[in-house]
Amino acid sequence: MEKQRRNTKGKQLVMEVFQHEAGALCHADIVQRLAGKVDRVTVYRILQGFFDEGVVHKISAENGKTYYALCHDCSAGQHADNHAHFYCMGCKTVLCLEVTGQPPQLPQGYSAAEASWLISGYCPSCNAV
Amino acid sequence: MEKQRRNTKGKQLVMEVFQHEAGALCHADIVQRLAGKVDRVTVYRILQGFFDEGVVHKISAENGKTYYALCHDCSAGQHADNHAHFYCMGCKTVLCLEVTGQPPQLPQGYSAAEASWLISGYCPSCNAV
DNA sequence: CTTCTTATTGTAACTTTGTGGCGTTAATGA
DNA sequence: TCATTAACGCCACAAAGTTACAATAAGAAG
Repeated sequence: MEKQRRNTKGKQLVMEVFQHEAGALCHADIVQRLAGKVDRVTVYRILQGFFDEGVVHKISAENGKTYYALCHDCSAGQHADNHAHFYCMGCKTVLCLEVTGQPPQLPQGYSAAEASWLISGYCPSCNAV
Repeated sequence: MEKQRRNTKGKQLVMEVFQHEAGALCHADIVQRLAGKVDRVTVYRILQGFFDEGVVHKISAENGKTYYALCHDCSAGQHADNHAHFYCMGCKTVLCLEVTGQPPQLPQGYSAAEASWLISGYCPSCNAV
């Protein structure tokens, strides 16, 4: 049977951080923004929980860090495929772009659970420099 | 001016490992395969060097590890875009697939250095179980 | 072949990222 | 209000990756 979920202070705080931010955030970003209000380990668990519930995307960026971003066009448990994650090599930020595009056909025997573009480059502010 | 590159024993050994392997490898894979012949830190530096030269791709997989794979259809400094990285959630291996597909159009002001699909799912052997 | 320069290596110490165990706290349903 | 147990904080630990520095060895020059 399903394990029940509780709406705790920690989850609310982490969710607020996401809602006040346009782009994706990594674990360290969130911990810093919460300024000691929620334990480091708890934040890991909350993020994993959000991911399991399908509330956030998980993005492994080029810098080896894992970023998280709120899902907007995804139904629970099923992430949308027409999705691109942009990593700015200048300011090391990640953001989600809604794009159209069919994921490629996989060879025989392969099955896909999730597919997304990963694009790295420079964002407008870093390009301007 | 350009910093010169030297062709060392370590680089040769790491390159041989890549050439004997079909898929992508992470740092730990390589160190293990070299069985103490090259130091852990040196392997990090060699991989970073290969990446800077455009000899290998860098792939951040879902498990938080960074994988490396030889570039085949990429010219120096310019990676090919028609590329997909497949991560098997079963055996935790990564491989490159040659696929066709236009990367999405980016919003105004953004510039892309590299674009690739990141697909996670199950490979034929893990699907068969 | 010897010498010089400096890119590269190995070693150690350290930072960052992420996980597991455990006793305590508090969110929910009765 | 009380009982259940999901979730929390804290600790220790594992793995990934970086930095500093002295020693080594490519490659170029003589």
